[in-house]
Amino acid sequence: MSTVTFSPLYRQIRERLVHSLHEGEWRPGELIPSEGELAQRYGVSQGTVRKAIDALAADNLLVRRQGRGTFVASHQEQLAQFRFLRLRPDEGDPRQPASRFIDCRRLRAPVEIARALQLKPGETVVVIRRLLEFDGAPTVLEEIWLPGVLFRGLSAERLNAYTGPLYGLLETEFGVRMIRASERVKAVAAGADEAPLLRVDPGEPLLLVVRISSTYGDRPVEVRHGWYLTREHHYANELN
Amino acid sequence: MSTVTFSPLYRQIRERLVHSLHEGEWRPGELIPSEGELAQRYGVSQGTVRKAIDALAADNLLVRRQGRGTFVASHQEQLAQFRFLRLRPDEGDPRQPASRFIDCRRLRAPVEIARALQLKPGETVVVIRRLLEFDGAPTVLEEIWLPGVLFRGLSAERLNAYTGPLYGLLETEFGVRMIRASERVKAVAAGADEAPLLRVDPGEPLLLVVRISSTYGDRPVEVRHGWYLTREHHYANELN
DNA sequence: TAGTGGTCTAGACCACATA
DNA sequence: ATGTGGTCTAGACCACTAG
Repeated sequence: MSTVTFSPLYRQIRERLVHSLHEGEWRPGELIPSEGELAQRYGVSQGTVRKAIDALAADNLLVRRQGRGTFVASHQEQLAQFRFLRLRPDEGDPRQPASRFIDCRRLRAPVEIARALQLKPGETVVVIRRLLEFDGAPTVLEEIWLPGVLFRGLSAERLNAYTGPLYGLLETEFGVRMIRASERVKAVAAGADEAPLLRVDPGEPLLLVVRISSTYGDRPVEVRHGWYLTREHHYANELN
Repeated sequence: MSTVTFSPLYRQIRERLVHSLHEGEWRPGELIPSEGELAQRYGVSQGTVRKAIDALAADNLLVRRQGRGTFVASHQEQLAQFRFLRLRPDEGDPRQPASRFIDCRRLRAPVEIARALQLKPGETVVVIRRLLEFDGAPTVLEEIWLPGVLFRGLSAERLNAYTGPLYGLLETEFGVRMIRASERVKAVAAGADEAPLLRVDPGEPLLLVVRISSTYGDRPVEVRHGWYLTREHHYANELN
């Protein structure tokens, strides 16, 4: 008759760990307690804690390092720099792009943005526009929409003062950590806005990448529109 | 001094299982022996077999079904139909595309194709061209390159006689199973070849998707060029 | 040398599917 | 009722890191 929702112990432990991460008990880059300690704390065996941590490591919430311990994943790490940016050069090794901020404004959310961010219509959002350049060549134009409430002090000065990945800044300065994203990719013709910034003629084919990023609990906290120039780059994807 | 390459037991078991899959001891869709039987056969504990199977299930080589057993993954399943085709409608639920074959020829591999398929220059390849249509609207044009040696009897008649996914045919009729692929996506303008087939004007922005698929042992066995019309569809991707 | 995660085992019991 | 995978435990030992 009724559907019993059976939840194994290790999943409950996983949820409690996610909760602690969400609360900030252990912050990005920090060491979490050893498996043995956590087992005691939750009153389960080490193997059960292990399985919970395995799941979180597979989801890139935690990082295991043999002999050292288990750490909270961070966008400041060099490793995960290219986890979200899938653009790669057609030839040669991936390079770190330079980020040039164009502007940063606060305004009332347009309807589609409000819907994607689960905000009430008219709530304040921050819009950042920036260019990513590879070897001085502008290659990606991005328009980044964030809920105003979560990023109060965010400004152009703040962005320019900061070196390193944007998600690192959002994580360190505002305590919002992106853990998942879904992207929709389309081919479009460069419009009057994009063309000059990317130094191409209007009509040039571009990838339009719409990303929605979420933090703990699948709460969407970023909408990003990216126009990718793919003359010498491509969007890389692995299918497993 | 010397770097010892330590390989845990469960990984060795995994390799032996992959070997059996490769050999065809268990074929796609079939049930493999129970964990207990395999443990006996390899002289290890059930837990070790379990960990090996877990890894293969994570890689989509095997499929676990509680209470029933563990099965060899197959491209004939309805489940994995959209595992490789990432195109989704902007609105509404994904639909099964209709496949219309344009032609199927055998010729000597062009250099880039030969390199990608690790063939000697001049070896025979099969080229299939087809259109995928959603609700009668041509949306994807594909050019599929396969090593001639592996697909001897493949012909236009054979393709037209078959209903179901192409990878299902290749798996069932030729014993070649695709297990992994990497894709490179670019934005391009429709050319004189593509435009009429997709019923768009030359210059229309299209996604160009270049896929290289591999079978067991990371042996590349397919190069596929796809031109995706993304006016009402998008290429979907999840970032974790 | 001590502490951490990584591997492996053996056994008990649970959830699920099928006959 | 039986057999399968799924969970959980307890304990031993190995590999890696750092002081």
